[in-house]
Amino acid sequence: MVQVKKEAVRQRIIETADRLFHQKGFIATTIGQIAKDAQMAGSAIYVYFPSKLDIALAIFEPRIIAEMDVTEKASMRIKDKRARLAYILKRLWHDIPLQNNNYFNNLIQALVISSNDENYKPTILLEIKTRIGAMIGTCLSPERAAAFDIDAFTQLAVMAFDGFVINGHLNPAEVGSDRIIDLTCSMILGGDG
Amino acid sequence: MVQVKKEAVRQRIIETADRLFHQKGFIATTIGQIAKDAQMAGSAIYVYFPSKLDIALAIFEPRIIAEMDVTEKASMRIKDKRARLAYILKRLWHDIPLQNNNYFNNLIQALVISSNDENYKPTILLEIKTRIGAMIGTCLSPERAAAFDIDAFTQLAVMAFDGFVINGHLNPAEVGSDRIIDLTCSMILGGDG
DNA sequence: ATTAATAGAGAATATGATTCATTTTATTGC
DNA sequence: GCAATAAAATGAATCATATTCTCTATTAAT
Repeated sequence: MVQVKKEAVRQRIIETADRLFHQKGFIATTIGQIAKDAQMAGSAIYVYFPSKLDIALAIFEPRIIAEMDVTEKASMRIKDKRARLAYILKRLWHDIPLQNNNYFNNLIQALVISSNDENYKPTILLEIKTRIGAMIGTCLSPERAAAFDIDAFTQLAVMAFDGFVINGHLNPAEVGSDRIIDLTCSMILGGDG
Repeated sequence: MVQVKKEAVRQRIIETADRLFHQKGFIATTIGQIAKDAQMAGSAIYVYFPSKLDIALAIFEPRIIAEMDVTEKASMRIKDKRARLAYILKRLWHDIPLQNNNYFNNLIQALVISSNDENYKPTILLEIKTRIGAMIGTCLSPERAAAFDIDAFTQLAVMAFDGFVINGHLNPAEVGSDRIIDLTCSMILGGDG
């Protein structure tokens, strides 16, 4: 005996916010604008999402998981291990950070701004780390894998990912450059750098 | 024949803002609070600084340079090259990011928030990169230095620095852990990882 | 002492996220 | 079909806050 939330409305909010975040960034996008473009009152947004941050998370979390899926699938088709490793690192340090007008910077914006008051613990980075670690593992020979601290390297790789995402708009040429990828592959695989 | 800005007032603003940023973070600190604690009107702050971001920059830029100075001086006293490299990386990836309650996260907050509209090009990261690169260079043998792409690695190291600063409050135990430092030293110096 | 430029104050202004009171709508039991 | 009702949706507040505006007080040079 009640009215019910409509998935279509939720989708409209998400799609509109996504487009606006993409165009102007998370901070510059206002709830009012999202509402206007989605043809509803600003207050109605709050029926579907408790805060602007939550809209961003609803958009970016699945998207980053999808990027991991793509990366994983494509990497598995590359037989040469060094080439595979290079591909994975290029995805993480170059393609994804520069993708779509520095898209994921919006997620960082959202997290940094909200990190003050909110008690949100991002599970995203953990998820990324786990998956990247597994992918890198497939690129090492068993002997190398035994000697190499994959976890530690992965932690470093994910931190660098954050850095590249943040700096994506400043210095695109240096974001995950081929020199960095080459160097890192050599370091990981133990060939001389 | 005019009244003149007082350096003492400027200092009071900076010191007050610094304390508040330290306690509550850049975002949570308001101009009103800074003004109140510094015993002046909020509008008077704008006689000395054009924006809140500029206050943050006035505080953090010299401070991060000072950290570089300290790191450089101390590292030069370490004769063993691997130990020196480990020290430098630990400073960059652990000590500085975790320092003073994740102090430099305020700078990242300020930059991320302002990066939208402002046209400020952070020269800080460039400066850090240059200096860290030089320091790392002193840790390599001439042969290694010739074969190793120090610039590329330094770029990566600074990106990871950003990541560690951002994530400093989430997972302090993993910020620049000894495992990461050890691993990286081995990778750079060419010992097996 | 006078003057003129500027520091500094307090009151606006502007903007934007979030909340509140009210109305509308969709669902369910009759 | 029709009432009852709970929740969606609305538009008008509210609450912060950075920044600007207008006016007054100060102060350094003449």
